[in-house]
Amino acid sequence: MKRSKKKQFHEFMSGKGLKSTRQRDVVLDCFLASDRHMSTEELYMKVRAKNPTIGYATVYRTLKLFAESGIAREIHFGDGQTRYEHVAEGEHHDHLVCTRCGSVQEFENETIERLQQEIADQFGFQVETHKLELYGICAKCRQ
Amino acid sequence: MKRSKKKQFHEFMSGKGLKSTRQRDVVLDCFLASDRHMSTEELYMKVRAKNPTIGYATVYRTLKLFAESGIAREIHFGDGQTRYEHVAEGEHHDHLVCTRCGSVQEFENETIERLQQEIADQFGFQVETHKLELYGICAKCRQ
DNA sequence: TTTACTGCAAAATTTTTGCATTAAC
DNA sequence: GTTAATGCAAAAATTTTGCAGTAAA
Repeated sequence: MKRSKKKQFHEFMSGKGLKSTRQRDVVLDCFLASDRHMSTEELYMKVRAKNPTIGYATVYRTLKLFAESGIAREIHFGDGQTRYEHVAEGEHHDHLVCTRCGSVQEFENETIERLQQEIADQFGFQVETHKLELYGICAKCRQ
Repeated sequence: MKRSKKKQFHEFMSGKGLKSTRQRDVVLDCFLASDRHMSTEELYMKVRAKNPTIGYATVYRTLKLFAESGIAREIHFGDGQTRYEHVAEGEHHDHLVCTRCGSVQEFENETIERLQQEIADQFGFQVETHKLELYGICAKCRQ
């Protein structure tokens, strides 16, 4: 699982004639070891803990590469922080975002995915990705 | 339609002991006259066209009031621009966002709404709002 | 006349960029 | 050896804030 994303990223890099570096490996390890929805700042903190000489710019640039390579996707939960989430090929999940404690629960639903496709077809629209987020109060916060 | 949002906003303002000002009315008029998904900058430009002395800070502050009063909602399409869309009470719509030309088509689907509710119930989650966006290529861009 | 609002400029955030140096290939 | 990547600091870009003056209520 982790191995394959690492491989996917390295293949993307060499395919593009880009270089694998110590810094990028540290960022990749931190990203893969992380919770699925980490803000750029949180990731930067983890990276610094492993190697304090790595700069913010490198983290930003590396995350963009992750997105290009397909192992990550940028997401916004509306709190002003850009986050990146893991992408597993062929899989898509949506989110229940608690507006009280900030926790994020993922879910998948085939029927919704199919309905989305139908709607898009009605409009002659070709879907590339989608985003479905439900905001509210999670079970824990409701007691 | 427009009258009622104006009324809704003014009632919210007086209810909170806040003041109606010339500037806020200009921003409100520009917002109501606008396309449904206007970025803060686009709105600021329209406001300036009507009254060049109005500052950016006033537009930002006024948009936040619109959101609080319930006539507008902040949305992010992932292009780094904060946008505000009109909110009609009781109604919710989702979006087909063209990643090529940037156009946004709205849609509504009862079945999806119901499924979302069911999923939330399964998790003991109490939904307040939701966001569903399909990204891809619109009919026009596909020819 | 009291209280909130405005406009400006400064500050705070978040992200990007230029460039000399360093490290992969 | 070439070419790309790094780290820093500066620059952009976006949003917020402090404050003295102004305008609603």
